[in-house]
Amino acid sequence: MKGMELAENLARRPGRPLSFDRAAALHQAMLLFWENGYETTSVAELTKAMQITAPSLYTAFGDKERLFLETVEHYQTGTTGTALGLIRKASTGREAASNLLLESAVAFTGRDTPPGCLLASSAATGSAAAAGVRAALTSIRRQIELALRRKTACDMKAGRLAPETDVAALAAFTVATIQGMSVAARDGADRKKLERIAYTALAAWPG
Amino acid sequence: MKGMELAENLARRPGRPLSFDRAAALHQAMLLFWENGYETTSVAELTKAMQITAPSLYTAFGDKERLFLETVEHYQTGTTGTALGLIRKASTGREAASNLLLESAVAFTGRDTPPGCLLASSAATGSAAAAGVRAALTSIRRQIELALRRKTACDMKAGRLAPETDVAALAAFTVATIQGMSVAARDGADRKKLERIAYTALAAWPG
DNA sequence: CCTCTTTCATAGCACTCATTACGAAACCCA
DNA sequence: TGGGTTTCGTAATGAGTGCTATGAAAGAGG
Repeated sequence: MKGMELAENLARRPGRPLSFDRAAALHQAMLLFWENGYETTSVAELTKAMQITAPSLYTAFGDKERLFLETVEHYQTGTTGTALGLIRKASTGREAASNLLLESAVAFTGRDTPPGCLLASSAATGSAAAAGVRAALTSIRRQIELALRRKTACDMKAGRLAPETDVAALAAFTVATIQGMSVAARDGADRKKLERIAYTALAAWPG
Repeated sequence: MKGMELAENLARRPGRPLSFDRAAALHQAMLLFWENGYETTSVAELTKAMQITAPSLYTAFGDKERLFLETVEHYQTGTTGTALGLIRKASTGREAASNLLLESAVAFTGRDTPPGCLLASSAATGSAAAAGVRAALTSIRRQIELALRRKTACDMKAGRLAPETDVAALAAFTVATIQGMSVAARDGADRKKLERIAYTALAAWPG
């Protein structure tokens, strides 16, 4: 929600209004970061894809880092719904994992988007200058893992899961497999292959 | 083996010999690529870590791309032994997967190396200029997956595995989980956590 | 209309990028 | 001790990096 502050402040204020569709430009930026990664996407490439000039980018989005972080938010509120939402909606940890895995298989092989997961691939490594961006992505991954672990821990407390079950490992394993599915997608795996990976992973879940 | 050609040609030829330890410099380059990624590691950083000047780097290793590809070879012939070797040594697909998963947990949390897997993280995304490097890494991942699939297919032919088993999915799943373990390691997971992920993944294997 | 505020496009900032001339220095072989 | 060959350190190349100063233009309110 933080990135929206800039967008809100930009709307309805005196002076010349933005001459371009801010949301559309943000979407184009997301696609480019998704495809090429954070540090390895230049501002010149961004302005070309967004069809705006560099000063416009800076007045509308702050700088490259803030633009990226806002694309991450845009990504998380995308069509498939947020990962946390999928977990919340599920009634059991296993169902949450199933939703996450199968939705990932779909999202990572979208027709109108690059392959894989923006959160997984756009800043896997990088220079010290991009440490903040990497930390932000790590934080998101941790949130998802934590939510899944809590959901699964509820199952154990409710007696739906054997007490010796390693719920933390199940959550970490599921998130890890999803990250790996992103790599597979970037390596050319199609939706069917990702779904078979997802179903295989689900076999590790008790119940 | 291809990168060795340059190294072989460099040895025992007329003129002034190299004044530095080529293998040691290569190792330092590997550590830096491992930590920061291919495109996001500059030649200046490389020369500093390798303790050589830029012209020395270029005469000894060709250019940045060939240096990286040679570090990848060096990585694959590292202390843990190659992934393909682990698969070959195993007597069943499940044992191969177990070896891969558990060795990865160790290798991704080494004391003297950056976290995660060089093959997984150093070029997850990037500009078009680095497409060749990404393709090389993709090829390696495919080789490992293929070897694991073949090993597992043998189990099925030998009757050790139910005929309806999806061996391709098992192999793809296992490689994907390993890639995800690399992400987890970079997110700060310790060896114990990776091992618990590995054991959980193993539960998806029949037998 | 005028004023105020903001965005616009042009152009350029200082800096870093990968890569390489250049001449001096070091080694092998004769 | 020479010639031949190569690497050495210094310094620089052109291109690209993220980012911004500048003045003109566009809107809103009076």
